[in-house]
Order: sequence, then structure tokens, then C-alpha cells
Amino acid sequence: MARKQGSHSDITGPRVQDTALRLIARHGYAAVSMRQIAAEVGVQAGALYNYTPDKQTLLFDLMRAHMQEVLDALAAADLRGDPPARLDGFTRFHIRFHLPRPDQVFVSYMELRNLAPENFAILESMRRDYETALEDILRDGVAAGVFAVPDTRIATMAIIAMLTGLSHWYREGGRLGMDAIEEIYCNLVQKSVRR
Amino acid sequence: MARKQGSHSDITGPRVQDTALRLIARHGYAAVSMRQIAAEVGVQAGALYNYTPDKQTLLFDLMRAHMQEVLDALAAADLRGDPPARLDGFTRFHIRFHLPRPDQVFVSYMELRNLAPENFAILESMRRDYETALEDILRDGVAAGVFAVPDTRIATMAIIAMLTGLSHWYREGGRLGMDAIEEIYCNLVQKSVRR
DNA sequence: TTTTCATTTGAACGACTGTTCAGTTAGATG
DNA sequence: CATCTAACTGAACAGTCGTTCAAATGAAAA
Repeated sequence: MARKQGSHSDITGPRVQDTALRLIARHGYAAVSMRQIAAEVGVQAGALYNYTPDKQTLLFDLMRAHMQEVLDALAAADLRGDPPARLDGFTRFHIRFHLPRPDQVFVSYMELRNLAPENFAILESMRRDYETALEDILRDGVAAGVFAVPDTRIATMAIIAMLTGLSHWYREGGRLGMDAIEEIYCNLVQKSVRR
Repeated sequence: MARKQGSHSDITGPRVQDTALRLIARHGYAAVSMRQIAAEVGVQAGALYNYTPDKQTLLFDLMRAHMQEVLDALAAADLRGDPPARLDGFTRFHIRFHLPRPDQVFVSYMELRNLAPENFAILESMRRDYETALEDILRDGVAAGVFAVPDTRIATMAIIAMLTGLSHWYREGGRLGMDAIEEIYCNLVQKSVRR
């Protein structure tokens, strides 16, 4: 029944996602037209609608897929040990996961305002889950007396902003490699919350 | 000669800037049309061209004005003392200046990719000046032996990302006031670079 | 070989885009 | 009062926008 070989949808579908992600990261959602995406994929604009009901859903699917990957990967990382060890683990996880995905990070943080309210709420909730994973570590550390932060919620937001900011300026092949960056950020993060 | 009283341009001009800033911060440069701005100002679209040569320049003027205000205010702050005191001063200055200007911060960080290359270069240079002010403090602290950072450039970027991130989630009337926020961030920043 | 249908085309829809400009308006000037 | 002109209108220009859909395509299934 369902065609297996020779079906172009297996190829075109991912190419639509990849192209949309790259173009939106570069120019912004509102500045990229369906015809631009189609042209880079190598089809006419109408063909895109075999792969997304509309432009808004195309954006939302990109962002949701990214957030889901983040949460799944974090769960798989299975951070263990005392709070400082888990904080180091979280820092290294964030950098290792996000640095190779600059386009996803860019889109996920810049295009939130272009989401329909119900889609925004879904992503905000997923984002909150990620933040909570870090805040739990900080709270445990405070309870254990190894961290001293005046406010775990704010420390969480501050650390995540610091880590996310990295993705905005880091370029592969720059002065420092990912491993060196990782060490430096672990040092900064760890000290900022230590007693 | 030049009309003084009753001249609308003294009123309409600033209103164009204010309206454009607010709409662009909310919806993004590409998503806001000249007709939307005009409608909120209360004029027809054509009238906007008495105040800006084109849409691109309108955006650039908003962003350049903001960065110039930042640099002027920082120079006026005239931070003195030992490196820890100057770092505290920088942290407090950044928060006090940026928190009351969320729309400017939003536009200045989100719309860089919508600038023409020559305009982008100008803003990037002003941004670099601001970053250098912080890096100088960190370098002096390292030289004096009161700070220990593996890399002053990265610590600079990390701290600025942390501080800028604050503007993205802080809302007036929230759980904590600006003064409390200031204390918490001074604590986090100071500890992250201390020996 | 014929049939079937997933896939794509190409044209069309109405609406909106930034920008220009001749003409109108209204308030200050002489 | 008549004049002047800064400020603004309203229409027009040549495109582009997201989206729809009948028709064409071509490879797998029968």
C-alpha cells in the first residue's frame, strides 16, 4: 500500500525542516517567505503544504522538536552525585548539547514572540521544566550547605542566561575549543553559587 | 522662519520613534509594517517619511540612540575604586540602566540581523566598547590578584549575557524589586570571578 | 502493461508590502 | 487680512505574502 522506495516525501520532508530552520535562524521567521524555503528545497511553494498545514506550525514544530530533544537528552544524561558534581554535569551537558546546534538555539530564543499563544504556552512549559532541573540542583546544594545563593530562582535564570549567551557568540574554529570553553564555564558557574 | 509653536513635527517625530520601538519590540522588525506604526501614531503611512528616509534607518536610529545612551551613561557613572568596587559599580549600572528600558534592550539584541551590514558594523563596534569597559575591570582585578578568571574575554561575555538575560524575564511588580535584584546579581557576579 | 495514487506543479486568490508624490490643510508670519 | 509653508493626506506603484487547488507527473502495485 504505502510506498516505501522512491517516495520523495521521506527526503523532502526533512529537507523542508532543515531549510526552514537555517533560513529562519539567519533572517527571522517573519522575514523568510514560504517561497524562499521552497526555492532552497527545490520545489514550488505549494508543495510545502504536504509537510506542514501552515507556516506557523512549521515554526512551532521546529521549536518543539528542539525542546523535546533537550529534555530527552537531559533525562538520558542522568546526572548523579553531590550537588556540585550535578551542577558541573548540568553545565557540561548544556554546552555539549547546545554548542553544535546554534540554529536551533537561535530560533528557540528569538522566535518565541512569533508563536500563537497556545503554542507559546507549550514551549514555555517545556522551558520551565529545563530550568527546574537546574533549580533543583541549586536548592539541594543550598539545603546541603555547599551552595550559598540568595535566591535559587534568580540564580537559575542567571546561569541559564550565561550558558545560552554562549551559543550566541561562540563560533566553531575560534580561539578556544569546546573543551576549553567547558572548563571555563564550569569554573564560573561553580564559583558563582559556592559558599 | 521656522515654526515654533503649533508645529506638529516636534510632537510627531518622537511619537514615531516611541511607537516604532514599542511595536518592533513586541512583534519584530520584519513583522511590523509602516502602516501599523502610522496608524498607532495617528497619521497616514506617507507622513512617516518626514521623519525617516526609510524603514531600515528608522530601526538603525532606534538601536544607535540606545547604544549611545548606554555608553554616555556609563562614562558619566565614572566608576572608581579597586576592581571589586568597580565590578560592583558596573553590575549596578547595567541593571539600573537597562531594567527600565526593556523595549530598547529587546530590540537591540533581537534585531541585529535585520540591519544592513554597514549599520551592523557600527552597532557591533559600540557594543564592543561596552564589553571592553567590563573586561578592563576584570583584567585589572586579575593583575591585582583579587580576581581569578581563566579567560577575561569569556568571563566578560558570560557576565554580560547573565546581566542582559535579566532584562528578558524581569517584569516590574514581580516578586523582587530592582534593589533586591541588584544585590543578588552583585553577589553572583562578584563570586564568579573572585579568587 | 495497466492501474493507482503519492507527489508536485503552476496558476490564481485577495491582501499586504515599502515608498513616492501631487494636492490639501491649517496655523504662523508679514 | 493675505500669504506662506511645514505637515499631512490619499491614491498609486510594482511587488510580495500565505494559501488553495485542479491538473500533471511518474514510480510502485496489480
